[in-house]
Amino acid sequence: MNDQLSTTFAALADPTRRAILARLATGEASVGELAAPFDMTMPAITKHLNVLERAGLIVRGREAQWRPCKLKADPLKGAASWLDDYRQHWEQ
Amino acid sequence: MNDQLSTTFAALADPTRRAILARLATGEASVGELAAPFDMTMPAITKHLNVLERAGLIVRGREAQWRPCKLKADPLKGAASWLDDYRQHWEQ
DNA sequence: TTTGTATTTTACCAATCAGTTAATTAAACA
DNA sequence: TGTTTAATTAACTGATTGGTAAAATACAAA
Repeated sequence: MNDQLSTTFAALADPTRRAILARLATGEASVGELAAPFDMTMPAITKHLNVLERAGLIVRGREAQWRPCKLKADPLKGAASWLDDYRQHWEQ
Repeated sequence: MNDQLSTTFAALADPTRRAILARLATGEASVGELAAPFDMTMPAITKHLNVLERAGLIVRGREAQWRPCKLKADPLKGAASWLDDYRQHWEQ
């Protein structure tokens, strides 16, 4: 499992990571802001962000002691287009 | 990770399983036929089929000593619609 | 220069994953 | 009845995952 599509789908296969992406769709956020809604320690969030970063779904900047995260939706394009090949099958 | 969307994405996060789905998109196939293209033992394929079945992406029948597999694309609908919410983001 | 705030790194853990070989089940056939 | 073919189950392995607590790093501010 080292191909782009597998990495993308694997990154999306976790509700915490999908929630993080949903939050980032509304704009940049710091790690602390991203962590706030979850009953989870900061290191756990950092790990999720690492997964998203490796999948190319976010980029991390630096601003003083904050590391603002930004959505990079490009890899989702490949996932959506793979799924699209099956559209006829779920539309009967 | 017990929600439908996570289970669906996790099932898709493996190239062997995606290839199996692609093959099934062309019609039913037995486990042996599905296994043929891969350098992998039958039990490994059975396990992949179990993952796909638990995700609701295939159904298994019975015909003599064969267990024909059939694509059930419905869960892909949810995945596609989740991704659709991000379309604007990858289209700049 | 100390203190506080934000985040990551390290080291650990239990659970799951993707694969194997060997044994088992199920049905067809001679 | 056996024997063959198709597939699954069982038991095992090494790697990865998702979480933790505690220590380390990086910068700001007093």
